[in-house]
Amino acid sequence: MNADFLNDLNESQRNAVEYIDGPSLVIAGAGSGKTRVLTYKIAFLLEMGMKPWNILALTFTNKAAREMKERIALLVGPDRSQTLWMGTFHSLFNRMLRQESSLLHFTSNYTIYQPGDCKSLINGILKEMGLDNKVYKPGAVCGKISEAKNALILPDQYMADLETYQRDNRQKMPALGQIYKKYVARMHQANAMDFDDLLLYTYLLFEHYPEVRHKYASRFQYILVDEYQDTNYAQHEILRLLSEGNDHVCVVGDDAQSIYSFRGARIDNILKFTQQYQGAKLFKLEQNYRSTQTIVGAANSLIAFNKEQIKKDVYSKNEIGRPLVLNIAYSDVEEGEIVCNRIHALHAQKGLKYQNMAILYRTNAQSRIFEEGLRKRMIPYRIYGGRSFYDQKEIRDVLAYFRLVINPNDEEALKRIINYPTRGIGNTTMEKLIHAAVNSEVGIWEVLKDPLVFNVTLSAATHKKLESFYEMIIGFIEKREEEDAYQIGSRIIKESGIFQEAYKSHDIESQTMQDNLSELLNAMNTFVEIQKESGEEVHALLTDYLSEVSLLSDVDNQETENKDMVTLMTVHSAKGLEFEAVFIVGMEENLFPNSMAMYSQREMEEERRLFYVAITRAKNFCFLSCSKMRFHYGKMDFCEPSSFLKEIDKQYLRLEVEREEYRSELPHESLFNRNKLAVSQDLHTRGKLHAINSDSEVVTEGNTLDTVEVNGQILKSGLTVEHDRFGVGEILSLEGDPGNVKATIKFRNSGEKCLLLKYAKIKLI
DNA sequence: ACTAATAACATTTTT
DNA sequence: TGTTATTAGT
Repeated sequence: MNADFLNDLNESQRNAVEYIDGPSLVIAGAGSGKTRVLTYKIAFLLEMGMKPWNILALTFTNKAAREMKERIALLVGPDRSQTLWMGTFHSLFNRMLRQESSLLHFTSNYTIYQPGDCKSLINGILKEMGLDNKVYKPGAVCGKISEAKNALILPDQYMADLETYQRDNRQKMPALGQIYKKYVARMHQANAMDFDDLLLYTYLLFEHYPEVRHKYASRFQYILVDEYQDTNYAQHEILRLLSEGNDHVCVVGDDAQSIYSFRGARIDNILKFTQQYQGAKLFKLEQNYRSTQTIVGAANSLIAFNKEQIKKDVYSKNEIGRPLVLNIAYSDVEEGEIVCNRIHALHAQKGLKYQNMAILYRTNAQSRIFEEGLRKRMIPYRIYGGRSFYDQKEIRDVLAYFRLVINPNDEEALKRIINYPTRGIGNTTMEKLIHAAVNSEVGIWEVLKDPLVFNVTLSAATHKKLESFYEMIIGFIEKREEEDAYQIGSRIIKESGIFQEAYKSHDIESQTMQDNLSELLNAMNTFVEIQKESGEEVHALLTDYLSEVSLLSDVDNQETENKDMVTLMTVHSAKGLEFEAVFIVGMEENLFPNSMAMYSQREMEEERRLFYVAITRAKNFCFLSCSKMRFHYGKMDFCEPSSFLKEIDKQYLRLEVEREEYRSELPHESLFNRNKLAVSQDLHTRGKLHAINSDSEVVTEGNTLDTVEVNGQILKSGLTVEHDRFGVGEILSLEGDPGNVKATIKFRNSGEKCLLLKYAKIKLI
């Protein structure tokens, strides 16, 4: 055996790696080398003679799996690492379900419904049942169903439960059980599964078919689970069914980083692991190798406010490092300016690469302002989440064609495209078809095949249109096993008329549509190429492509090339990542912590853990910021600093005042006395802006200028100007270098502001 | 059946 | 603010 690599580990890591005789729980503090333990443990198992296909390793994202495989390959070679069963619960059990689908009365080419499809299906069911979709909000209904599925509660059981019924009744939604039941039936008829079904049906398969369970339980002799704190009840039960009897299970996680309870994650899974797995060994990794002592200290002081947690003492032996810095901006736009300026400064003055910096926010909607700020400065950035490529209209339309071709029972796909591009099949016709389908308890596709059989009354013209649509799809279906994904993909785009639709006009809209279409085809082409390279003479079929695409997450989608770009993402998607410098923005009450969490202790603790995750992403620099006001649905809202800020031990936090005039303008009293937010230095004893910030701030020398020319306008002190947001005001002074001029302007209604003329839209009047 | 115009509504986080 | 659902007009 060659396991010299174990010498790379510290003692507690090594202990966790070497224990393979029974169940174990590894509590891994932030930055303590969790991934290292997992990869080394798998390598160790392989060196001990275990076969790669006997190991099941479950990760939180596909990207995490990919990276872990690469690291294992370095330890034991690519051959063995390649054949490991490693991936997310969803993707691995999806693979398995496609093999075993007939037992569950699905075919192997079932569609995976996206949340949008689920909502639309719910909408249809509501209409059918004559329920008001203002009372039964489709999103909320989906949430309830998802919750039930994650707790492994089936419709009949749901309806039989009195407590559940009473709760639903109180929420004015007594029919939820009925809707759930119908939903399951319709999903089945459509040969479709949603995300939760991938877990639920896996559980049911193992529960009802002992021989299937045994097959997989004996194949997987050792099971490892990463990010165990974010698993839900269904995942917990799947794990139990697969490991019962041998208990060779190792789960790794950190209860302080549990941030997915809204998705059904049960923190109890990790808190009670040692009770559920008798004789389980507990290992704790407490040394943080990632961050400075200050960052670890700040994070510890924050998380101490949470009640329920496993006791641990995370520490760092790295440098003490610099304090966290808090900036308070006047507006959301200014917060963007401050952050982007500092990113620029860190890059220009400290030589920090853009790829080592990240802006983390609570909600996707916050990204736009930072995007604009970075664009103006020509700073390259990459944004994750929000509306991704696959969420765009034309892409979803094309994917709907693909889905229908793979699975003609996919009704959401059918409804989406039967009249796109427009071919004269309108609402009335669709209503008729749906009505006939529901009445005869068959799918719409069946009705479409021969409407007359189902007594649908149609004009001859409409009949003709339906027929030619049907024939077109049949034509594609005939080719789907014959051509590879790229070939049939381009065929569908052309023959369906989508291509024509995109090229019929020359405005910007159709330009982006054209770009998106060719990008999609490109992606399909590379998919086919990669499949070909991996050896098999098997075609990369459209069905393979679809299956892959439906389970991709935004983080998975990231290009592997290391481009030098600033990362923008939600705190949630930053889990597991690390950066030299992290900017945590929007630190305001009702935003972070989010207003939805305000009235529940449990959710507040989750928000706090989320903030903990955000802070611990930083290796060296952590910048916090908030704004006094912010645009919200087109209205300006006033904000207060987050209550979490005052939970950070004051010795680790420094308040930085961006602009001199804020000294008088900011309600320091209310901020720092009434809220008892600690400030490490006395604001009033500090010098001018550039003196305070000289170590990490853009240093703007205060050369006073008399006149400046900007965009052909000659500006000087005393002149009156107009600004988009702030209104009319008088220039008080101008300073800076030509081309980078700051103007102090006293606005009539918005007070005194200091603006960079390079960016501010100012009109002389 | 399609288009344009207006009203309503929404943002928490994601496999 | 930006998107989506509904409505009225062609």
